[in-house]
Amino acid sequence: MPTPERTSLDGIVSAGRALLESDGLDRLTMQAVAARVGVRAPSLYKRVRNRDELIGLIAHATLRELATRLEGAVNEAADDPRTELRQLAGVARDFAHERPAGFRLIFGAEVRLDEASLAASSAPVLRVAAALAGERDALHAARTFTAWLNGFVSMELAGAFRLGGDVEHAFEYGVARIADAVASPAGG
Amino acid sequence: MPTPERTSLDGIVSAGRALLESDGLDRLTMQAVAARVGVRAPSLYKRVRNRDELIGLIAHATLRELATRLEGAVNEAADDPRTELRQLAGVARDFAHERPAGFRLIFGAEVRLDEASLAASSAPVLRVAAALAGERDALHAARTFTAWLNGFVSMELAGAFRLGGDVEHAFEYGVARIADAVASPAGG
DNA sequence: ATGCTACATAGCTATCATGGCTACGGTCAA
DNA sequence: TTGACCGTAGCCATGATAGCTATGTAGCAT
Repeated sequence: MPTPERTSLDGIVSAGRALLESDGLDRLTMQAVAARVGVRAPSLYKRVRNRDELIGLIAHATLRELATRLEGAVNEAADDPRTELRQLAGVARDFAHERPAGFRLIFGAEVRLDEASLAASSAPVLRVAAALAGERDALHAARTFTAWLNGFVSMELAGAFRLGGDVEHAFEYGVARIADAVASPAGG
Repeated sequence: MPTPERTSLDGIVSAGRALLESDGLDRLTMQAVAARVGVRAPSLYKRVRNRDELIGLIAHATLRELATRLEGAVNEAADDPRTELRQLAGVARDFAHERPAGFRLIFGAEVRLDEASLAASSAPVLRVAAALAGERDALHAARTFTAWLNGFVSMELAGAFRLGGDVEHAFEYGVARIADAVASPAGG
């Protein structure tokens, strides 16, 4: 091997994720990432095709982490589907508060996520939805829940809840009502 | 009055909105807007502080148009709150399909919308929510509905519904379930 | 009333700074 | 010697500013 490497793809993506949260997407410049990694900007292009690809990798890594946490949430919860749904919602919301920029990146439209990661992150939701609404309506129920959750958190992050009222309470209200709405007598 | 004006703030914002939809936010450059208006880029700075302010004005104008359409939807519908809710959802979704980039701009986090426009666009939803859920839960109900709607449409625009199933049907299912979930025996 | 001057403002050219990206050469371990 | 790694130099696009030119109106002098 010639001259030892001073960085790695993982290091670059990690630096990018940190920078995304601390400075925002538009400050996520190749120079800033390179500086954080201890290298000059052009050197990044040995590992990453361009800025868009780097952003895609960051989104991908973030989505995988979310998927892992969602799996964990379902495993921790009791077997009651309503409780599991609440857990899923809470974990996703906590994640969004912890990494708001990353969350926006995932659910925004600027990045096209690959099918596999999408399926992986949907799996736990689909399972709970099936338990709650029955197999037949599982996909619709999962979509209704995911849409609500995503919308709620997006609006919260965007500061769109400025008409008063308690946001925590609105969240609890929302989960409970969605669970009720989606539950079938047969399922949950 | 000195040299006749070749443009106006309205003209600039309109050109910006058109460009946003046809070319996307990142192609919305000051030069592109100026060219469309028939002027050079620096001249725009006589009317607009900078690109961010222009984007804010575009978001604002788009939100006002959405608010107007939502009002219209409620007026057209019968007096049944469920029907009104369905109308609101449909109008918003149609709007999002017609102006996807504008819709993302509104519900994304890159622009801070002013309180007044926010309230104006929320008003019809709040009214229907009150009719459906009762005054006490109106705000919570409106937030649950808005969150679901926003999330559903955002995901649709982002192409996140790739796990099969009929999206139209999922939408109908969603509105119906949200209406059920939010309706109180007293209210709707 | 007519003609000239002063001024206010729209828009332009020129220019700078920043950031993405490429080409190419130096350096260092094997 | 060789080959991968990384840096310097540099190109291009874009946001933004400075200062100039052009234009037309208001107002004054005749």
